[in-house]
Amino acid sequence: MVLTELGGPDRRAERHARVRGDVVAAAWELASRHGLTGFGLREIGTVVGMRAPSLYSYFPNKNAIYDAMFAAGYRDFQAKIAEVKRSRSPRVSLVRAAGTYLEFCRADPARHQLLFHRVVPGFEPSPESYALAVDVLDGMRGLLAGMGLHEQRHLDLWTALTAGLAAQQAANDPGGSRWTALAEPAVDMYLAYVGTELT
Amino acid sequence: MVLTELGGPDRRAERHARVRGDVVAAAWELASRHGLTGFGLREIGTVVGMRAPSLYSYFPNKNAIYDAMFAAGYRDFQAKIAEVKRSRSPRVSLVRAAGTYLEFCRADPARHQLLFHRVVPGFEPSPESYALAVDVLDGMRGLLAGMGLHEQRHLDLWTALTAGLAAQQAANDPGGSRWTALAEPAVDMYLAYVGTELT
DNA sequence: GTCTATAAATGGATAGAC
DNA sequence: GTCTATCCATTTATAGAC
Repeated sequence: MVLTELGGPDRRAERHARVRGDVVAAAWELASRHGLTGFGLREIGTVVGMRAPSLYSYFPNKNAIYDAMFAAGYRDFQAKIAEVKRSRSPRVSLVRAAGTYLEFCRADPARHQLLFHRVVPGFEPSPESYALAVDVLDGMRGLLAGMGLHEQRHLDLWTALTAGLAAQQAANDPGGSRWTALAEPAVDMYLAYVGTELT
Repeated sequence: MVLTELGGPDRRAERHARVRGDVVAAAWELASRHGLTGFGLREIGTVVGMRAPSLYSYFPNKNAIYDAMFAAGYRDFQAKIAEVKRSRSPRVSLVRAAGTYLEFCRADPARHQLLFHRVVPGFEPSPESYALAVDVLDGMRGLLAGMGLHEQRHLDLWTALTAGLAAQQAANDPGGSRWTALAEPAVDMYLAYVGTELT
């Protein structure tokens, strides 16, 4: 098998995937420093040690890079969520989930914008990337279902509450903790309400 | 007084202000059609019947136009809020306030982004324009205070809740009503919680 | 105040040599 | 795959004639 003797197609695919990952990492770095739309292909190239046109060997256009950033961001988020310790107490579970989400958003405002808002003009995630976002939401849906909350409006009220804390924090107190500190009261408020709804 | 005979300085100032208003209106129209950063000075000029450089007789740069848009947006919002009918019932008052806010956000996503999020790279409202935003928030603070809610975290929890509904609506169901329809349950949840906090 | 002309930079993207 | 060179469109902003 000549093709696999020294550097077969698998090797090449491996390298290709590695460079793609480098490009995405570079793009995230630039996004967090200069804003989600504040960098160009030339700057990405500089970070990864390439000229801009070479990026077209890995991505067909800039939106494809945003799409890979979106996917990588949701994979990172899902990893963080997976790390959250389980608890039998709904209150503890929700406080941990909210805290993880809020810290994830606070840590990188640009990532918060790309993953959870519609801020890049002309960009929409591909179906494959969007499926990752759906997976994350399904995880949250499952967590609530485990507490006896099966209705969509219970899930929607929860996501609105946590998204609101993150959004207010990012917009009105970036870097601070004025709204993230309200995670526990917010969970208490939510649980008290959905508790009365269940009985 | 020669200066005021046919077209004095007051006339000139009046015209200047009118054209400035036309420019801002044109910019809002373009923002709602092509996104908050999806238009240039040439397009603004086309809408108002001017060439791009002529705009510099009215605004020193593009960010100054964003600033005027920001101010006009908050004036519109305050007008909507002022129209809200008063009620002795806290629940009715909050449902109306939330409904007005959510409808305002739903009606123009670009306006929602400029007024309530940080989405235009490099733009920060001037102190004068930001004061309008503070006024609006102070109005909300007064409404809550009239219900016996004087603590900042009560105000912050309220703004997070309503901002979250608006954000989720805009990001995940633009044009629909999946989250705006939750205004009443959200108010009930909020009031039940702050009620227990007060006793 | 408005215009033409243009600066000066940047953007994404392509052609073709190697 | 990577490069140089370049295209072509676009941006904000300025200079100077009228």
